[in-house]
Amino acid sequence: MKKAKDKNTEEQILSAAKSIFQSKGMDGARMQEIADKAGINKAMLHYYYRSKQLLFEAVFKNAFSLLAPQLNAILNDDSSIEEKVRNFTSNYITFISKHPYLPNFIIQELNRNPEFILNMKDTNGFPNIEKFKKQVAIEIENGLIKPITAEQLFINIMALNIFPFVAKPLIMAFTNTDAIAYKKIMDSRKTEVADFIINSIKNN
Amino acid sequence: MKKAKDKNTEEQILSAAKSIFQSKGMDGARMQEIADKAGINKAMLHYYYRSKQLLFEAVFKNAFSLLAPQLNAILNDDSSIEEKVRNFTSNYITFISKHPYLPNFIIQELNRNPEFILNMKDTNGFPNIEKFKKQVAIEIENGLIKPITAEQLFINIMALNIFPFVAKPLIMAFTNTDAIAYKKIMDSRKTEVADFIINSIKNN
DNA sequence: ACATGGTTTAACCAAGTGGTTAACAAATGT
DNA sequence: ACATTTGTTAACCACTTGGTTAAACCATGT
Repeated sequence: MKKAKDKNTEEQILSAAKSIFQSKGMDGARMQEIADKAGINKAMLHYYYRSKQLLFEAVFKNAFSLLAPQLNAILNDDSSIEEKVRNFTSNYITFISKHPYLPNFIIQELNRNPEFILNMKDTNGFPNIEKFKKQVAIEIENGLIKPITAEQLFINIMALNIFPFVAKPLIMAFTNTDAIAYKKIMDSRKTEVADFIINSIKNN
Repeated sequence: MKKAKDKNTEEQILSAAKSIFQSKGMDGARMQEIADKAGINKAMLHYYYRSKQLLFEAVFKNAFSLLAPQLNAILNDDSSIEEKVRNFTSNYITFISKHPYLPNFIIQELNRNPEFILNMKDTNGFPNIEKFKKQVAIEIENGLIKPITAEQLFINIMALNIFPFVAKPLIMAFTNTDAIAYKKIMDSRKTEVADFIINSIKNN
């Protein structure tokens, strides 16, 4: 069972690397720690991934490939804006509870190295706003929603959904909430955020 | 002029440390790089600040002390919620343009070490939501705004204002905007974000 | 049985890392 | 004038870092 074993090790490495890189970042992560977590020799990391940088890139791309479909649900789905806002808000908050480090990891590493996203831009499935722009224009023309640019609306949707997870420690301190109370607040947001957005843009 | 010279060196160190720590984070920053930027010997860093950790804490507290008053403008000012939202949104975006690394730095380091904010919580001027909670309750009771918890409203205000700077590289990629176009979008937000929030919560 | 190929390991390495030291320079107090 | 304190430097140190190497291991094909 050469191939089975081999595949297993490679996956074990990636899984350990994910865990370490996503919680400590590129600079804070140590190859030795990843090896320990994977239960293998440090040399194996280099055998399978050549360098810290390449291992990191594998982890980053993997993380990004989880986030991208979520955003495409807003940008490329065919339902109405209202439906998309409601679905996304509900789904995203559930999604992130399973991957709590993900948004922070992506944002942090992209700020450390903004050019890095260019590598990813031509992979297919990369979120792009063009289709959403047309939809917003049409719904405004039809009087369904108030005038707003697609960019601003998209930023607002992202901000309201993602930020509470990214800034969790900060918000917890300001609002005097513990982990349990915070979880409840996030749960409420599954519907409240959608209402907040739709309240603001919908014509009545 | 011992004191003058001495003060000058200390400030030079702090200024260099700010620049390095805020762009590279605790883990990515190198003491040698900070010394070089300050134009002094590496040993001086330890002479004035003992350790990397303490120098970092000085930088962090300094950064936090810049951000806190901004948030207190929302939480503790006496004007109406609508006025506060309009003022904050306009002021904050201007403020952050002068300190672009600041929100990211604080958020990133707080996620790396969430207990760290506890040190800061009992310094006076630390943003606290209690007064704001009362104000929200009153304005709801008076029929000025629709029902919403103070926590949710506060999170929404922070999210809409801060997130676009934190996630800048990500948003730029998705919306196909360059630095100049992005700056323009941020400028529009000075009023648009306030309208967006008020539209959503105001009774009419 | 044996050669072959990929897999795994322990030991190693050069280049940094934060931090210290001891000597020197400059200012201050007396 | 001289001793003392404070500021500054170059050289150094122990330790960690990512990465390499050469030898061993082990499943397979012949």
